[in-house]
Amino acid sequence: MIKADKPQPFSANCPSREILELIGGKWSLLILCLLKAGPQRTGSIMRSVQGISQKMLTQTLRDLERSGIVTRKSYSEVPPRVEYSLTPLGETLSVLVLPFEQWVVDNYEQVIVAQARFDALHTEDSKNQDA
Amino acid sequence: MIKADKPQPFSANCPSREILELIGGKWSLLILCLLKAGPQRTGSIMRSVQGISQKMLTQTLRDLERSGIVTRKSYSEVPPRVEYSLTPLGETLSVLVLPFEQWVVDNYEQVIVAQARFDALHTEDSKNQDA
DNA sequence: CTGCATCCTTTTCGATACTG
DNA sequence: CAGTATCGAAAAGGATGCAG
Repeated sequence: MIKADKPQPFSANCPSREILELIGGKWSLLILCLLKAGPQRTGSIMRSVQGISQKMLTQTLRDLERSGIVTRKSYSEVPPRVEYSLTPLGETLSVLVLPFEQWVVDNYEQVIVAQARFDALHTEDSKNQDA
Repeated sequence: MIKADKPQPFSANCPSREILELIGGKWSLLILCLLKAGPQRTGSIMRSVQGISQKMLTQTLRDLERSGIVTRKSYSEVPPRVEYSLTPLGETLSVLVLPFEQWVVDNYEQVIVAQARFDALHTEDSKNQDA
């Protein structure tokens, strides 16, 4: 019989992995933040989230919709109008982002300094003048 | 003169983008959580975080170290021993993860249900039996 | 306007081999 | 044990064209 490793909260099948991928996407959190302000049309989101392509926008929104985070409301009009908004579940998730946003505001500079310092230490130029 | 779009908090040069990439990585948050428990050796982390490769582990740790989130302590021994731990800055970040972890615990099932429901609606098999 | 499919480039990641 | 370098596979992402 196989002696399994002790099960741990970081196992490959841990649910957090999937959620992590869901909100860990490059754009998910950004869109989530944006939708906190209220329903938005596709084009509006695209203009707001600079640098996102239409493909990624649709893909990310679909993913969020699939997971019950956002709702897609399509109006049968011409020209077509589609509005995305947070579901109640999405709202509970979006509020968690607030402290994180604040953390970025509070500590961004510190991170930049740390990065610059690290880069300097690991640059060849600096190893001749350590005194 | 060019009429620029109104500046928004989602601009491409927003600092949150970098931080998002930093902690949005597939493994960053996992390692962050793990280190909350205290300093860990490289091999130990690798065994805990199932599925991570040595390359990704080193890479992620380096990134976190560079940004001042974790500390790398190397003991000059044979065989080599390296321990990683959270910096004070890293600790402030790691506590933000707690509500998120709780959210996953509380809402994971709901997400799964939503996904299953979405998939069912978008599967060809189900469009013949909508009644 | 919105969204999907296709092609193609860039990036990411894992496996392997090797150094200290 | 810890870390780096290299290679090739795989995935992500952007651009374009087309459909509803």
